Amino acid sequence: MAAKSEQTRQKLAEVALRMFREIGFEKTTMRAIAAEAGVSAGNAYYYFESKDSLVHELYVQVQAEHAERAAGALATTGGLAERLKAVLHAGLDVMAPYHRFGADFVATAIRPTSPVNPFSTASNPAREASLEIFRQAVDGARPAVPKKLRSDLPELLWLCYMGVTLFWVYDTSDGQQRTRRLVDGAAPLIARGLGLARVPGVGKVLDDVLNLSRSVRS
Amino acid sequence: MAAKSEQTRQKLAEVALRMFREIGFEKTTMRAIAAEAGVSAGNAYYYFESKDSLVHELYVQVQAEHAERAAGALATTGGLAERLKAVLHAGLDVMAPYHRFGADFVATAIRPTSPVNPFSTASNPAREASLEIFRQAVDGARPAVPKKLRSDLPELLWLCYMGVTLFWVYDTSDGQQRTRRLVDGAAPLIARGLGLARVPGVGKVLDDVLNLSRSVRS
DNA sequence: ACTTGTTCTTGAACACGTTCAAATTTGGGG
DNA sequence: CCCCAAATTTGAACGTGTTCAAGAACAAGT
Repeated sequence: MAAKSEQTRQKLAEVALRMFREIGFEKTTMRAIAAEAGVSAGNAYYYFESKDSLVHELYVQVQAEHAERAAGALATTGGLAERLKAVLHAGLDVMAPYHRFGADFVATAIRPTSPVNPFSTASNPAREASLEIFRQAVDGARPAVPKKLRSDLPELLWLCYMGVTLFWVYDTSDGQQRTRRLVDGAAPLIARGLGLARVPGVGKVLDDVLNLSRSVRS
Repeated sequence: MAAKSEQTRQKLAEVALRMFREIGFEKTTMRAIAAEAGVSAGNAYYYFESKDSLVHELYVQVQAEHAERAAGALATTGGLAERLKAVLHAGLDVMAPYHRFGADFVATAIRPTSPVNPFSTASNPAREASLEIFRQAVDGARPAVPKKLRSDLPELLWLCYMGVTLFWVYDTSDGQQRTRRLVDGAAPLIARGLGLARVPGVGKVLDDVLNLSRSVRS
């Protein structure tokens, strides 16, 4: 079976992710991963082109689990605030075991040249999956969000999610409860804020914000 | 004179900063810095405890120059939008020579354990100086900003500045003109948006936003 | 069974950031 | 001028991520 090779690859990924969780990024050396997986250090590079690639593996797995959990949570709630809370909390739940690793993860991910960078082509599928979660959260919301916002909102919320993640990385409170409170507080505020889009003066400013955000992305 | 030692220290910092600018972070090895400064590699560690410390040196210098330039630009403008633009553009001007180095800088700075981290105690003076710029920009604005915002706004604008910096790091357009356009577009929008604070419905939401932002910072 | 081409694996090597004991230089006090 | 303690400097060493030439295991055709 050709599965022998795939087995080694998975063993490496599994060992790496466990060590990231348990002893952190720096203490998890390539040599240690290889040893624990029962292969030579050089061999690990046959399967993963760099240590960062192993972090990418983690990123992909976390995104996948986030999508799964979020979908479940979205099935039962209707209001935008509740849907947003569900999605964000699901993300935090999935990341929780990796909190001690978070800072190194972000430091790696923020490099434009890294495969882990959420804007890199290597991360395209993972980012697309993540964006899709927010599209569902917005599209399925009752009452519906104002029309003119519907197309841009998912991407903006995804950006908020990146911001929340950043906040979470720095959050040293017990079980990152500060981040939980931030989510609980911010989600209804965002939902209420969107309702203001129909207030005449606000609508004008909002249009300009959306235009700017579009022009800046292109 | 005791300046001999200080001279070596400055030579190292000067060489390091120049190399960061000219050949980037990774190619600037500690051995190369030391060689160029005419000392041994080990000796560089007598003056700087790590390569990151040299990045911190850069951060401090950039902040200082930003403060200086911003103060000059603020002397001549009154409207909040213009003042904000002046401050942000001044920041971009100062950082410009280091753009190629930006990604590595941010990756270093984002680690909570790094001396370069803007929230670290080592960065306290630099951050305080930076915050002071935004305080001046807000306090001296005519027409004045709504009272209830005046105390929180500087910190929030400083956060925006961090965001702009992040955007700038990723901005590969010629001379980072996209970031320039973002600043030109966002500054008047923020100023206009603040005017909405007096609209009844908006004020309520805004109060909650401020409360949340306060509770989350404590 | 033997050959051949591919896939997988190894172990030694490299450059890097960093550490440290030892050597050297420096600056005062006798 | 000499000596000593402190400040400075060195060069070798360590562990890291990564590379690579060489070898081992494997699959398939004859």
